[in-house]
Amino acid sequence: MLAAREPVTLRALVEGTGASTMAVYTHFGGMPGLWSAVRQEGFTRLAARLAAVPRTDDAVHDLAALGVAYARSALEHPELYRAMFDARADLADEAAADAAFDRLVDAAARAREEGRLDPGTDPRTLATQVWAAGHGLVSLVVQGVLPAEVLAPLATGTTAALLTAAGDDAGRCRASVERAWAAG
Amino acid sequence: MLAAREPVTLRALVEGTGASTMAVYTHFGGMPGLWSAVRQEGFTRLAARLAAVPRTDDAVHDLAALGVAYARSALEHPELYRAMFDARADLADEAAADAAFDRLVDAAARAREEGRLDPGTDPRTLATQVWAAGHGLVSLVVQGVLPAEVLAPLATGTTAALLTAAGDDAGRCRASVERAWAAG
DNA sequence: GCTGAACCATAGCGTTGCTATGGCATGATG
DNA sequence: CATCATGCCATAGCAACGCTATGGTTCAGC
Repeated sequence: MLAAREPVTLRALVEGTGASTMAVYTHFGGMPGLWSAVRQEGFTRLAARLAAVPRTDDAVHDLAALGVAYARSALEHPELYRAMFDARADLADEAAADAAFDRLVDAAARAREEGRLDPGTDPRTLATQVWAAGHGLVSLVVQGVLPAEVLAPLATGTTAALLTAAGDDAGRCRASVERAWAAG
Repeated sequence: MLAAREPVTLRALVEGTGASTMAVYTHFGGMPGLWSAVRQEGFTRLAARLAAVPRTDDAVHDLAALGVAYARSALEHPELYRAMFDARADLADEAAADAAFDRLVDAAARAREEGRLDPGTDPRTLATQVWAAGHGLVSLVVQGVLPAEVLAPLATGTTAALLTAAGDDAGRCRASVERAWAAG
């Protein structure tokens, strides 16, 4: 189900780089600091990736496109994604993670303003639901529990279901979401 | 965001038990074998917990009740849940995990047979979507990213959205799902 | 040219998972 | 009853781990 990986050791990392183990301590503050830096880099890249998703006049499509970018980013660097959600180190600065999440909230808010969603819809709640569902799917795929082929259809269906439940028209919603996955 | 935990060491485990480190090797085959046994135990308990959820004449309610049992099981033993989806060890026997998942598939299939869902609905696909979304929510809660209070409302909404998208009546679906969460 | 700070290579400490070895039970066999 | 074989565990020790102490090197500023 899950494959065991050889551990990342400090000595193995510096081997061949010409540097000694001490450099890791002066620059990152030991192994926990290195893990924090890796996680930070992961969230920074993710935020940059989501920030590059253009805003169109179809906010539902944009919300799905953010999900596509999220999934692509995770599948291109599975180890980085695993490290981002590994609890071996703290995350010093949550600004990058918050920035990434705010993109989702913004898309949900715009979808509501466009009249696609019920006026009573809370953008943060909807964004959290989309994120959690996408995170679950991506995690299972990255861990090898689910095959990668099922990600797109399952994510499409779940995203469309959540947005339709939030008030969007079923057919129009599905079209927007599928267009995002086809473009990504 | 995520809290660093002190590592589980072999010597610390046997300390105070009167046993030596050697017993771990004769019984479990070292540290990887111990992790595998822990994961196995986790999935076995989860399967037993889901098997104890009674089948009623409302399969949609049963599907949601399985999700409630899943979440309760994870939140009562967060470390065990983390270990179950930690990739540090292989899972020798997937029978328990499959049995747990089959309960979800069974509930989805019964909901379709009851006429609650579209005839074209694939029970496995729906079960996978529900599982992945629930796993994402539970994982984020267990890791401390999301507060525990939001689990029930978010899970309720996501489950109802998926089942409604699969063809169930929105109001009736929501009532069944909320009843499951209220009972759990 | 001198000084001070920043940086890193080396050596070593305590701890980790793991293995080799020997002692101690228990049970079958003659 | 004596003997041997087998399974199990405590002890000791090994290689490797993360980490720290220390001393050497480099380079800017006066």
